[in-house]
Amino acid sequence: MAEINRAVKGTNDILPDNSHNWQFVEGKMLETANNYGFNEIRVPVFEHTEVFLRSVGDTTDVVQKEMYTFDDKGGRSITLRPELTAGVIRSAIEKGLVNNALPVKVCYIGGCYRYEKPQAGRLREFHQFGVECIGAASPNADAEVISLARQVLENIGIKKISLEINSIGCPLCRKNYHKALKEYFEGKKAELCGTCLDRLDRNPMRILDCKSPICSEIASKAPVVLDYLCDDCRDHFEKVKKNLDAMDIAYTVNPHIVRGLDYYTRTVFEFVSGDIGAQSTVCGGGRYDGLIGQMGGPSMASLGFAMGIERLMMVLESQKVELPEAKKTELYIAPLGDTAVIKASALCNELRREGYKVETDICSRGLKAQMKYANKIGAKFTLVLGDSEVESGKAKLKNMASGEEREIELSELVEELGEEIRKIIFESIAEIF
RNA sequence: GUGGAUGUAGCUUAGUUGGUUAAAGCGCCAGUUUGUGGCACUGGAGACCGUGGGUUCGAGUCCCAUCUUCCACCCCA
Repeated sequence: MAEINRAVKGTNDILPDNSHNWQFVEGKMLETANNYGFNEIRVPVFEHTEVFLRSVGDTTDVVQKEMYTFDDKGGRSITLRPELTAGVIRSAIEKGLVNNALPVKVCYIGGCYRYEKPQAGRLREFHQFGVECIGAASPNADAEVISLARQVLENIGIKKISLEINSIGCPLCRKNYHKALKEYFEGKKAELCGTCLDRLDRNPMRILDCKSPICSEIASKAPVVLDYLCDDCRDHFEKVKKNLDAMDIAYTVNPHIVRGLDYYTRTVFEFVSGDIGAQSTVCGGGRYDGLIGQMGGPSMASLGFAMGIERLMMVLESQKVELPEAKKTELYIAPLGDTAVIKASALCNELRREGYKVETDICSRGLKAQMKYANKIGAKFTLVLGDSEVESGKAKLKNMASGEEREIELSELVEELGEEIRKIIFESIAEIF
C-alpha cells in the first residue's frame, strides 16, 4: 500500500467503534484521581531534549536509543516525550507549582513516543495515564499513590492483577548493594548469559530479572537489596507495607523489581498481568526523591506512577470485562420528499438542542434504505416523515426493537419521545430491582 | 538493534505440480415490496494477489531484496 494510506509503524488508530471505551477508561482514571485530590495537568507533547536527558537519565535505553529527537527550525533540539514525568516536573518547577501548598498532586493522560520495535503491548506511540505527587516524603504518600493506582484498575473493571513492590533504597544504600551484587556475579561470570555479562557493567540489578533459567537460578541466590537498605530506607519501606496492610491492599515483595529509569529511589512497584504476553507490566511507579532537585527545582521528595492505556485495554479484553455501551441514536427521522427533508433538518436541530441524540438522512436515500440504516445504527425510534405527515402534522413513531408503531402529533414529539425514553428507563430500573 | 512467523476485495479465507477474464462467505450498494428495518432471494460495486527486482513462452504460485503486521529477545507502560 502507498505510504499515504499507511499509518506509521508502531502507531494505532482508535476507531469510532472503539473510542467510547477509551473515553470510559480515561474518564474513570481522571475521576478516580480527582477523588484522591489529583487534578489533571496538560503539558506539551515535546520538550527540550535536555529535559529528558536530565530526568530519565542519559545512560538509559529510553534516552540512548528510543527517543524521537530532532532540531526545530530555530535550531533547538526537541524531543517527543518518551514519558510524561519529566515534562510535568519541568512544568511544576517552571510555573511555580512547587512553591504552592505542598504536596502538589497532579495527574495526566497523553501520548508517548518511543522508537522501539513493536510487539504485543508495545507501540511507538502509546498512551499513559499517571500521577505525580510532589513534596511528600512520608511513607503514607507511597501508600496513597499505590492505593490510587489500584483503585483506578478496580474502577475500570480489571478483575485480576497483582501488585509487586520493592525498595531499591537511596543512592547511599544502593552503592553498597551494587558493590555486593557485583562481587557475587563476578564469581559466576562463566555461567552468565551474554546480555547479563553486559549488564554486569552497566546495571547489575538488571541481571536479577533476566529470564534465562541459568541466570535466574544464579540470581535467586544473589544478595537481596532489602538487606542492604540503610536504617531510614528500611524504616520507610516497613511503614509503606504496614500502611498497605491496613488498607487491605494485597502485594508481594519482589526484590527483583528493577525500574529502568534512573530517577527512582526507595519504593518501586508494578502492577503485573499474566494475560497480555511478554510486556506484562501495566503500571509502573515509585519514588524519585532526587528528581526535582536534579531538574533545578528545590530539593523535595516526590513519587508517582504511569499506566500504559493500551496494555490496560488488552487486559480488559482478555479478562472479558464488559464496558458500558456507546450511546445509541434515540431517534432517526426518515424524510421523504423535498419539503420533508427540510422539515426533518429543522426537527432534528430542535431535538438536538433538547439534548437528544437524533439523526436523519443526509444521503438522499429511499425509505427502505433509511429504515435499514436506522436499524444498523441501533436507533431506538424512527419517525417517518413524508409530505402527508408534514401537512397533517401527525406522523408514525416506530419502536425499532418491538416494531410497534404509534401515531403522534409532531408538535408533541419532544414530550412523546421523552415519555417513551422515560418508560424504557423505568423498565430497566424495574428489571434491576 | 537481534531472531522467528506472516502478507490474496473493507473483514475472514480458497486458489491444486507455475497455464487464459483470481473465487467464496461476511460487510457495503441496489432490487424483489413505486412509503417501513431485522429473514430470504436476486443483482452490483470492490483486488495493479504488500512493494521492487529476477527466473520463465507464461508468476498470486519459484528465487532475491525490501516494507508491513504479528510474536519473542533487549528494554519499558
